[in-house]
Amino acid sequence: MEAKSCMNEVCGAAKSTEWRKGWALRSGEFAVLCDKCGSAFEQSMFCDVFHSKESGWRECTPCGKRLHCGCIASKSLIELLDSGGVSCLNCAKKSGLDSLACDEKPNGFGTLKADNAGDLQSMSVDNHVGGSVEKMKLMQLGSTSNGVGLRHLLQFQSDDPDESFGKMKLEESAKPDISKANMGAKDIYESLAQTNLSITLGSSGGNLNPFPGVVDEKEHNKSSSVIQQGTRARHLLPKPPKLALSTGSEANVGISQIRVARPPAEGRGRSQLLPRYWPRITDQELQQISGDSNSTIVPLFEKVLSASDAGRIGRLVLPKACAEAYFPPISQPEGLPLRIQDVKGKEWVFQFRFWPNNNSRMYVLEGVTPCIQSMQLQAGDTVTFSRMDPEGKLVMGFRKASNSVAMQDTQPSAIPNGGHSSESFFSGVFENLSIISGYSGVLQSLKGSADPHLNALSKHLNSTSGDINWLKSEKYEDKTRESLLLPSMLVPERKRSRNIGSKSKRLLMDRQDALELKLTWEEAQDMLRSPPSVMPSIITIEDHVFEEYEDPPVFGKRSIFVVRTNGLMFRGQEQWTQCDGCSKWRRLPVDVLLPPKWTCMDNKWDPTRCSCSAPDELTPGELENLLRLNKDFKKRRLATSQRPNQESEPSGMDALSNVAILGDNMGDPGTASVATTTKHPRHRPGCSCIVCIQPPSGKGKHKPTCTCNVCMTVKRRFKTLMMRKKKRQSEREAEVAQRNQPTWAPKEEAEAEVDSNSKHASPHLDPSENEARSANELESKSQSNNLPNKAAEAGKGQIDLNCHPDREDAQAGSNRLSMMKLLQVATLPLENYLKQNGLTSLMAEQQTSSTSQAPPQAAGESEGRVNELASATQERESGGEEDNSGSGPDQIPNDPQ
DNA sequence: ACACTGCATGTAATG
DNA sequence: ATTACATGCAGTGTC
Repeated sequence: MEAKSCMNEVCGAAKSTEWRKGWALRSGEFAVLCDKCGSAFEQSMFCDVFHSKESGWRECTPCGKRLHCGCIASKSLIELLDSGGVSCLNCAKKSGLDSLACDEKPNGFGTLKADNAGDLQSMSVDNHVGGSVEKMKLMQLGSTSNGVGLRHLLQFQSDDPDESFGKMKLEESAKPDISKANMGAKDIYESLAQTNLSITLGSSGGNLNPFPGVVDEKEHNKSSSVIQQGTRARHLLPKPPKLALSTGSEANVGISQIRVARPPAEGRGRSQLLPRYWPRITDQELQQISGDSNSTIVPLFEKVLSASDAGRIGRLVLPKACAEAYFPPISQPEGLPLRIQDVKGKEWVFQFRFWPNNNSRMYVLEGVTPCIQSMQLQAGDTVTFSRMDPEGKLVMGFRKASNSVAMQDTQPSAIPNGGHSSESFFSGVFENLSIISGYSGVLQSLKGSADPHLNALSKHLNSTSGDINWLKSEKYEDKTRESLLLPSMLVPERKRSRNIGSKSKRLLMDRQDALELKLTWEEAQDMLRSPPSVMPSIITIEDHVFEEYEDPPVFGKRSIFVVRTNGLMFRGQEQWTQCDGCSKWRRLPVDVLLPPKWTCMDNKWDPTRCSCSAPDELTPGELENLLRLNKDFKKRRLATSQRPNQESEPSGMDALSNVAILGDNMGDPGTASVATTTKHPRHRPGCSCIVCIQPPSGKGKHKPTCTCNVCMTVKRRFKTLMMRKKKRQSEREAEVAQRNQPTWAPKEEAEAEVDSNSKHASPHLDPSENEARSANELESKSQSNNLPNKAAEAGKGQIDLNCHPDREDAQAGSNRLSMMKLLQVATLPLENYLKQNGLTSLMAEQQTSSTSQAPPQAAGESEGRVNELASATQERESGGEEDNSGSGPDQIPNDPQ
């Protein structure tokens, strides 16, 4: 090791004697501390050599908190401390300059354990000091505290782009005591992550302006510069919580295609960047960005575009943590213009701003539409932000989502791909995949591992796609790989969903054609087979017999089912599958469960087609028809499986109107069941709530003569409601007449006890109280309107509200509704209406007539009158607060209309 | 009528 | 429970 002086010019200590402490950062990187001056150097920035037998953490002397040493020694040492939130002895002594050195949360980064921090064995890195990229050599990481660990070799030679820019070479340690077979997957993740650390590191020590792209730098104060500068190339990362590795598919490429979720450089934001936003850029892509220049590309973050992001509004919502970490600080909502270069070299100016939101901020890039369009991006695609050092220029890349969708939703058998079975389909994909040399060794070793986890990892590494298209204008060579479809089964669920934006369910494909690609849970269940060659142990639990397997189930071969009909005649189901050997389609009994591998040889049900030499049973036309039939079959099945839900959710009126509104759509439950309306995400086609049955806002209302399903349903409902009200009113009159008999007083008291709401009917009420109550009743109009609905609910949603009221009465009788309450409720709207319209005389007349056993309201009252009443009721509907006394089984429900 | 802007809200993720 | 964020939507401006 060549001697090197401490970069603290005041100190100038020679490395050979004074440098000894290596501090492990959470990322697995190391910093060294000059024993003489206490200055710490972060390896990725300035330190060239580390040699330490210690690792872990130190306490900040002033505050006593455990901190990693992230101090970066340079001429601007002190300022840099500001950003890192780290401190060391000497830095702390200078803390008059910046107390932030100890501002880090206690143990905020204290997640690194000695065992994975490892010991730094040897390093030799010529680096960026002075701003020029020279030669950076490997570092060996490993856990040597117990003599067992993983050492990977990283080579990073930026001066030889053809060879190894960002070349990541993972090698098995030369130490004989380290065996890959003994490595857990976790070790590999860590080692890969650690190895990855050094790829993107490298920053100019001279560029103090990290935001040259900021057009208006008024807000770009010095501290922010310092902060950014100090944090530019530091990778403080948690362990990747999930496997975030993937391989590229580039053949004949001498650089790494490993798509690793690169824990990004730490920004000034303290909050950790969610792995979701970790940039997953292959080294090749990095190289493409940097081009021939000596610039170092530091991936910052990436984001999957939401519909809003990719929409015409032109606003790209930025993850808060990312915005605060990597973009210039803004204090005003207006923000500032930001220059961002795309991978073609074109420069865009976006407005980087924020909206106050819930005591927080929501950061957006405005004006991205032209850029998004030029990249031909859409929801689900990914944009990636990087920084080009030493210029500090922000670079925006992108990755199309074609693979992601496929990865999530591919259902091989549903893809008419010319007769490939799922297996052959995938193998076809794999044929197109190649593993780059530097990585294949690892894969190979993983494949060869006896550890099933490693094999799984190996599979995963093989399967995960890598199709980032950092389309430097002339570099479209990856285009073809974009269309590769990869087996969804081998991709971690979390990762897959993230690929198209798990945050937004709306991004998930719901269109019918997309549904075809989905492997539903039920279908997946159908494909499960007991593990081969394993006999289950039979156990009985509570009279249920279970087969207990040691091994997890395996997925059987996929087949397709169709239902043949002859006109309206059901002819039966068929099962078809493809031979894994010859890809010919064979018809099978419907009850057959296929093993994962199936060939014509296994076709014991059709001796004439138990050989691959036997002709295909299907012509291309028939196959097409088969697939179409299968599609129909799936639709029906989906409808069947979802019908119970549809029936159980809404009850009574809602269910009724659902049926009415669905109308023709019932024939296509697949779409009806999944798509939400635009009015409210919770509402779905068929929802009959007041919101959903209205026409789209601003587009005009339905005409009175409209006979659409919605309008007809509403009319039916209203008619039924009013008829019922009339009926009940007449019953109420009869009841009141009975109460006017000699037993009047005691009965009334009894009622008052039972039903406080009925007080209003009492002639004893104080007028003022009555008035107040009337106001209350006005508000409780919803009670009356609720009647049909709740009655329906009481009937468990089985009441046909469109049936004749007479029939309903029989049902209502079984609903144990208080007759008085019904009467009261039925009366309310009319009273309210009369009162509201100043027709108190009529109201008095009505009351009089009620108490004097006058005939009830004419049953033949015109529809217009009824509608008038109803509309008056509706108009007052807003703000109705239901009287709690009406709750419970007897609660009077609310008609949505 | 349409586009734009800024805020509010609901939902999902996270702590 | 809190936070982040996707998106709806009302208010405003512009054609």
